[in-house]
Order: sequence, then C-alpha cells, then structure tokens
Amino acid sequence: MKDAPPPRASRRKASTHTIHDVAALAGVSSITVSRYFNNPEKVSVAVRERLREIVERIGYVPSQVAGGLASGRGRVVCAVMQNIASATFADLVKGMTDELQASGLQLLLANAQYSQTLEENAIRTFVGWHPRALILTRDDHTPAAEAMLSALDIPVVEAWGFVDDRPFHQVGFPHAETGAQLAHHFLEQGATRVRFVLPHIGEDFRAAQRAQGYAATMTAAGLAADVQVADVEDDFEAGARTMTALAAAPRADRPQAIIFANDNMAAGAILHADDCGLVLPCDCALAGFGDAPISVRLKPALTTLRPARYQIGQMAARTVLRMLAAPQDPTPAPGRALLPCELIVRESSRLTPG
Amino acid sequence: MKDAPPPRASRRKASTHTIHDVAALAGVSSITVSRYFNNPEKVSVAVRERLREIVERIGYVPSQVAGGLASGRGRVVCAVMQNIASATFADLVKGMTDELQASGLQLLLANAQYSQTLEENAIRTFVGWHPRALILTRDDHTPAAEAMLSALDIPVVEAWGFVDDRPFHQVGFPHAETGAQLAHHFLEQGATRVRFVLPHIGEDFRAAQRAQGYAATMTAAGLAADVQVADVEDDFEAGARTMTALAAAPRADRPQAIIFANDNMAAGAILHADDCGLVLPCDCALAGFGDAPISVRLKPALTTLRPARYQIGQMAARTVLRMLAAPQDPTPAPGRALLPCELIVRESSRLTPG
DNA sequence: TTGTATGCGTTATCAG
DNA sequence: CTGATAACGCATACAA
Repeated sequence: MKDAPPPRASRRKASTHTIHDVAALAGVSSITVSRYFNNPEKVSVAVRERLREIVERIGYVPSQVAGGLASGRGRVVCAVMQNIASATFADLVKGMTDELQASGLQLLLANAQYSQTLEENAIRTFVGWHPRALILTRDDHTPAAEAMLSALDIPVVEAWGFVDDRPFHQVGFPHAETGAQLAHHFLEQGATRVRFVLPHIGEDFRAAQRAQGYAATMTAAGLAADVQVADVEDDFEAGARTMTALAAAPRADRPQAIIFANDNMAAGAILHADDCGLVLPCDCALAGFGDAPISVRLKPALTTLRPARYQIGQMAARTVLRMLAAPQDPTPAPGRALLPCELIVRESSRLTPG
Repeated sequence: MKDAPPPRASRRKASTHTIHDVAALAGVSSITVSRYFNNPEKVSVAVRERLREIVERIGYVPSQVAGGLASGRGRVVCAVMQNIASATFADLVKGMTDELQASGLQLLLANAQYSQTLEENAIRTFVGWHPRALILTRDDHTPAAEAMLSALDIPVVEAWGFVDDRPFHQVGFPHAETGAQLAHHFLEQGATRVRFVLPHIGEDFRAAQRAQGYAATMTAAGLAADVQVADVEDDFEAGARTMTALAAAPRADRPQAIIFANDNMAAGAILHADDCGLVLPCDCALAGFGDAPISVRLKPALTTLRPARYQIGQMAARTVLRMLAAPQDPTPAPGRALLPCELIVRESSRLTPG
C-alpha cells in the first residue's frame, strides 16, 4: 500500500473559465454543460435557460482544443494553396470559408508556392492538427506526401484541377483542355500561326498544362506549336515586351494570334501595343486566362477564360461536408465535380481574314 | 470499500500513432520522446538518433491538440481580416504567414467583411482556440469585443491603421493622413476644385477615413470639400461613370482633379476617358490609392499611394513574436510601428495650369 | 540524462 | 433527463 502522494503545485491558469466553473455556478455537473453545447435538446429547458444566462454573463467559450482531444474529432479542415498572393487564392479561400463557417469548422491555410516539397511540409504540419479533411490544390504529390495522405484516413479533396484515376475527390476543371479550347478558337477562325506565351521560369504548373493542351491541338491540326517563355518576372512587362518583339519582327513571321497564359500578360500587351505602332486585334489577335476584372475594360476588350474560382472553393468545402456527414463509408468512390471554365469571347481575339 | 470498477471499452483510435508507440519502440519512456521534440538537447545523442529513425519510419507527428492542452499554450495565432477577396488581404496574409511559419505558429483566419458584428463573432470563435495572440485589422470594436480582448490577456495587434491612445499594438499608417496627402498634392499645383469619389455604399471604412482627411484639408484651405459616392458596386464601372458624368458637365463646374478611393475606380476612369472625349490629365487630373500592378501601365500612368501591405503583415507577425518571446511583462506599453504609405507621382495627376 | 505521477478541459461510456 | 468515472495525447513538476 502506497502513501498518499504529496499535493503538487497546480498549473491551472486562473484567467480562463472552464466547463466546471459554469457547472458549479449552475449547480449541475459539468457533463450537463457539455451536453448543453453539443446536444441542447437533451437538457431540460429550465437548466438550459440557467446555463445560457451564466455562459453569457461570464463569457465562457468551450475550448476547441480540449474538446478536440477528448472527442478525437477536432473542428478543423486544412487547405494547402499554391500562391497565397493571387486572386485565385483569395476567391478559393472565400468560397471555402463561406461554406465551412456555418458548420463551425475552422480552416487552416498553408502556402506551397507551387512547390511539391513545400506542400509535403505543409501536409506534415497539418497532420499534427488532426484535421477532419484536407483540401489540396494539385494532383501530383511527393511519394512521402502520398503516403501520409493514404495513412490519414480522412477525406482528401484535390481542387482546381480535374484529372482521372486519382484516389481523391476532384473539384475543378481540366487545364490542358482550356489551352486546347483557346487554340481551337483561333484555328476555327482560320489561323495557322498561333503562339502561346508562358510566364517567366514557370512556377505555375497549371499554365504549363494549358500550354500542353494548346500544343497538342496545334500538332493535331498539322500546325506548329510555338510556346515561348517570358524573360521577365513581371507579367505586365512580359506582355509589353512580347508586343515590342512582335512589332520588330517581319510581318510574315508574326503569329496571327497569341495566347497569353494569364490576363495580366495580355493586359500588358494591350496597353503597350499602341506604343509599338500595333493595332489590335488587326495586327495580332489576343487571348488570356483568368478573366481579371480589368479585362473587359481594356481596348480592345480581352477574350479570356473564366474559371469558377469561388464555386470551386465552395464545392471543395461542400464535398468535405458531404463526406463528413455521410455514415462510415469505408472507401467511397471519390467524387468528381467538373466546374465550368467559360470562354469569354471579346474583341481582342477577332482574327483579321487573310 | 468499493468493488473494482469493470473495465470500460477503450476509445483509442487505432489509426494514429502516439508518443507512447514511439517510446515503446525505442525502449524509453514517453516523456523522453516529448523532450526529443521540445528540448532535443536534453536527450542523449544515442537516444536521439534512435528516436529520429523511428519517428521517420512510422511517420509519427506530435499532436498539436494534445500538446496545446497539456502545456496551456497552443501554437496558434488568429487574425480577423476585413475583405478576404482583396489584394490587401492576400499581401497581409502572406506577410504574416511567412513570418509566423518559421516559429511553428499556425495562423487561423476569419473574415469580417468590414462588419463590427462579424468581427465580434470571429473573436468569440477564436477565443475557443486559446490563441497565443490576436491580429485585428480595425481599431473600433463592439463593446463586447473590447471586453473579450481585455479579458484574453494575450498580445493584440491592430494592423493596417495607425491611431493614438489605443491599448493595443499599432502596425500600419494613418489613413486620414493619406487622404490629406493627395489633397495637398493637388492644392500645391494650384487646384481649387478637387473631388473625392468613394466606392458604392461604403463598406470600406478606411476609404471613408481617407475621404475625411481630404475633406479636412480642403476646408482648412478655405475650399469646398466635394465627396461623392459611387452609385454602382463595380469599381471599374463606377470610375467609368464618373468620366461620363464629367464629360456631360459644363466645363466651369468640373473639378480640376479627382481623387478616387482606390486604383480600380481610377483605372476604370482612365480606360473610359477616351470614349467620353476627355483627354487626361489635361481635362481632369486623377489619383488613386493602392498602387495596383496595372496602375503604372495605364495611359496616363496613375498617381497613387503605395501602402506597404506585405510589410504590415510581416511587422504585425513580428510584433506578436516579440511579445511572445519577451518575459512575462504584465502590461507593456503597446508597440507602435508606423509603416510607409508612399505617394507615387505619375502622369495622371499633372494639373494643367489655368 | 531519464522516469513517475499527475493534470490540462472536454467528451464517451455506462449507470441511474 | 442527469451524473460518476475514465479516457484523449501530451507536458509539467519533481525525483532519481
């Protein structure tokens, strides 16, 4: 038989109320307070009202940390983005938070800057938070990341892209196809020389996918694929330089149309064309990607593709919610949500016959 | 004397490794594993190496939830933003995450859409996460929110603005002053009729602060303050309509210069001026706010103010880190970091004499 | 340098 | 409808 251990110094932080404080004030046990928050209907109306008043008065808020530990299911969803400084990021995040908030789920964000390694690090960090679900924004991960994902045993959504044969939910659109779409748009108008301009030393692998779709379409049509990579970081400047170079080239060598990997490059081109003595779209037809707010205001207005950014974020979150609400389905078939990426035809892409 | 209670069903989730699994595999006690993560130097090199191998092999990641609960200090910093869809949001968030990440702190974000009530809700939610610090992006809160903030007893940073006599750390710049700065810019050129155009039914209270600074300057100069509010949501459209109205007004009634509350409105105006038969800046000088990437490319290039967005996010995070690193200072004087908001003078604001 | 005992604030289980 | 008890996974205090 052991002696009673000596009392130890307590580490209670006096500054915060606990469920026990509320229980004591109400003259009930703490589990009743727990139920008041999680299953109010299982608490009598009288007690409920008393608790409501006390909680209100002392400003008690249940600890997500303790609750998450005890229940084994925290209220956290994690998302790894690729470019936290882009408009795409903002719209996706808004879509996700708007949708998750109502369910009391907290979104944790990380930035991978288009890097597989940074994505792996982010996932590793997130694992420590025991999230209920994970939202990723690419479909090619490091082997280590793939291993963690399958070991996690939680819903995983790959948003923004849309590919086949993945073990995870897909919410987005096929990027290569959008490149093909723009190529077709020009081929249908009779173009034979169409160029694709990628941003500087490509971090953005989606842009590269669009370029591939373009190239495949050109090749299939028996035409030459002409993919160029910008030599400056700034997208506007890159577009402007493309125009300068175009004006300097002999007319016969010029492409009849240029597809820019994003609207910023195209805008830079349009705003600089006049300085180069080029008249758009006569001297060269243009298209972009992303439907930036400014694009419709440019002269000529920019033809572009409009991805459903907000809706993709929203749908990714909905997919998560659906999976969490569903009964314990062991390995459900991954959901596939194909969201629109609409071709917006404006003046800039009108090809001059001949 | 009571009977031994019957054994209860365990709720262990088999799917995740714990610190005990690692300890068992290494033949040490679990506290040693805990130390390996938190104070590696207190563990012998031999054990350290063994643990490193095991952790790597089974892919163990410490639970932030359990750790946070046990230590009473989770690795969380919370931030309430005002407009999650804006470029400002993206830059601020990037500055904060870049800075916090190295310290292993996780940033939790919420969106308040310029609403005090939504901010209060967000703070209430965050309280449940027991964050180490809180970053806000306004300085006027509801009484309830103020009450929670003082009860929290953690560092609170108010970022983006910069006001006096607040109990919390300030990181940003005084917005009213920037409005005054633009007003002066035109007054110094001899302007007497300067207009300020606010975006539609103002959610953005910062824009209103800039307008106040403008108005005060005009009044002080003995001139009339002329603040107009856009009648459409879309900023580009609002700017365009401003030009249309300007062209329709008799020349003598026209302002000599217009300050737009943001660059998007100014861009809309510049892109539409030609359609109205207006020549800028001769017919009217223009200025904006925010230094959008496109602004320098416009014809004429747009005069604007360039707030140090990324640096404000970074400095807000640094302030948090500094406070957390500092010893238990009970109520330190709030820090005050005044970050630059630079006037970028370009062609659009050149006033035509006479 | 390592281990033991205890508690963080909440919820799951089982009993009334 | 309510309550007693034992986890949840880890870190702190203290002892060896």
